Amino acid sequence: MNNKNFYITTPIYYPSGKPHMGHAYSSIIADILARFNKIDGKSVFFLTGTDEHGLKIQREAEKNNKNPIEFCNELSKKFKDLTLTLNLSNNDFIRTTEKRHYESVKNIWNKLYDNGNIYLDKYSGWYSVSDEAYYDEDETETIDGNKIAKSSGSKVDWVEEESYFFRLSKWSEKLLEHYDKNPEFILPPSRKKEVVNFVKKGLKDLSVSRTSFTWGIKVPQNNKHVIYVWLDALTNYISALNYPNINDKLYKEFWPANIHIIGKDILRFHAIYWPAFLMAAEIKLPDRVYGHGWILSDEKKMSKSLGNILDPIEIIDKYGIDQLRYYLMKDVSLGNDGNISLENLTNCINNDLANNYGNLCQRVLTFVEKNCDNSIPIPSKRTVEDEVFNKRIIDEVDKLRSLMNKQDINNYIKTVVNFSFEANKYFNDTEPWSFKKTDKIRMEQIIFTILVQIKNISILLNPIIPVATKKVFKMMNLNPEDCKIQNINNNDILKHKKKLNEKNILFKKVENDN
RNA sequence: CGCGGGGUGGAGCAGCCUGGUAGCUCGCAAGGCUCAUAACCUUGAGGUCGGCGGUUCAAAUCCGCCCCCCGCAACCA
Repeated sequence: MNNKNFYITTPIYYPSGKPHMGHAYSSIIADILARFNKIDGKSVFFLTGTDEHGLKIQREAEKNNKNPIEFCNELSKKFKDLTLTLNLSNNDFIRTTEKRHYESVKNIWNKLYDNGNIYLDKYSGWYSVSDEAYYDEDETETIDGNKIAKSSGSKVDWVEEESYFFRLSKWSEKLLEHYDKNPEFILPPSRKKEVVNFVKKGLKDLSVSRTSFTWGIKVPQNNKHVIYVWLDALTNYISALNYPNINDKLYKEFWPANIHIIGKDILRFHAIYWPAFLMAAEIKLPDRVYGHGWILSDEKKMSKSLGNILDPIEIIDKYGIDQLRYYLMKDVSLGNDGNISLENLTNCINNDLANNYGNLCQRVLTFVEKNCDNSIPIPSKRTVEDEVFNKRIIDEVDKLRSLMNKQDINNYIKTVVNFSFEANKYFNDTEPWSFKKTDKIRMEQIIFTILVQIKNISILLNPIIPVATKKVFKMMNLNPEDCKIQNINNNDILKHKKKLNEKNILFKKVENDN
């Protein structure tokens, strides 16, 4: 692992239902960071995948009269299809039902077992069959002589189950030390506070096996048990790099990961269990875990009963993938929960994409077509105004890079969109149309200057809206390979006198028909 | 006193760590331009920054108390 390489992951998704907006959101964030690092010259490995074991899936499979793996093939495919729908640039798609993952998990299990971090004991508690969940004593109450769970009201029974445990408790201090020494291991800071306070209260050992179902990876020492969720699921992040073969090229180049993108709901597992497992297995820890907020609809979690579901696939069908990507990144503050609505989506598409960036491209390229022989003009003499205008972006590249390295996608977009405003203003103020007859040389200089700006804005927007920016490069007859951060300060990629390709409206406006 | 987040013009948010004329996008009003997707540019109206109190020359920003909303509270992706 060196700073030329960049490894980023999405959560490993549990495909018990169809993919929803939360999955799309996590994946889009990760994709944008992956794409940015790619155009910034890094070698990027971007992983996503599905976590396919467990009781829920076993039951569903039985209900559908399928064997679990057949059933998983179908479920997993929906998530794999989503990577295409979302236009993800992932290098791999891992499934926890794959052989490579089995080997990886068994290896890490054995390591933990052999070095005394896993032991056999009994797991006990108040179990609700209908909730499929254990409850603590204080989460239950007795009504009319029946013991019930407070939260659901369902009947609970005292159940004891043999289980293997991971000695999580003994890692508390080490974890706190790690958080302390690596202040950006958990981001955003508010999430870190939550985790630190939680760990400070002391950790209980973690049950890492089950005997109540069979759909999983068998415990090597005892085939009555299957390895339970987290030790199985989280390990995917190294399985995909061909762990346990630590001399493998992928593993050597990309572990430890630069960042795991996850939702705040699974923060604890990624910020506590995962580093503890890794420390216990003497594997290096990832650099960062970023727990983003939730996407809400009408201030609430989306649910069928509330009827406020915004389905990513439907939205993409109707509005387009770049539109959804841009909207989610622009309108939702990454670390916090964010409300989304169709109304805001259409506003965002119409204003930022259609009227601003889209129309900028349209007005300039049309101008080139009509007044510059449809080819990129030769610049002559730049005025101070031209110079200052172009330089603004060049001067901000370092700042933009550091925003992306902090996962501050909101401010990144804000800054870039501002360049688009400035470009429209420049075009207005310099009035190239007024030179059509009087000073063609000045006119061509203005057009060249703004083409440079469109090129640069498009490079910067490429990670967010890859389809549209690729179109712009095509329309300008630029080599798509040149869509790189380093070319922001390189105008040689704009070949003079080169004819533009056919152009189309980039973003159509949407009627607000809600 | 369990942990954490939030309460800022009509809407959605930033600013709070590192106090000093309250910022952005949308919406609204007026003007300009005409190259462009009735797009673009400029200007303006609109806020006692949840409440009370404290520190300070100065507080949205620091401290204390209170009110309201939302997550988490361990095996649930």
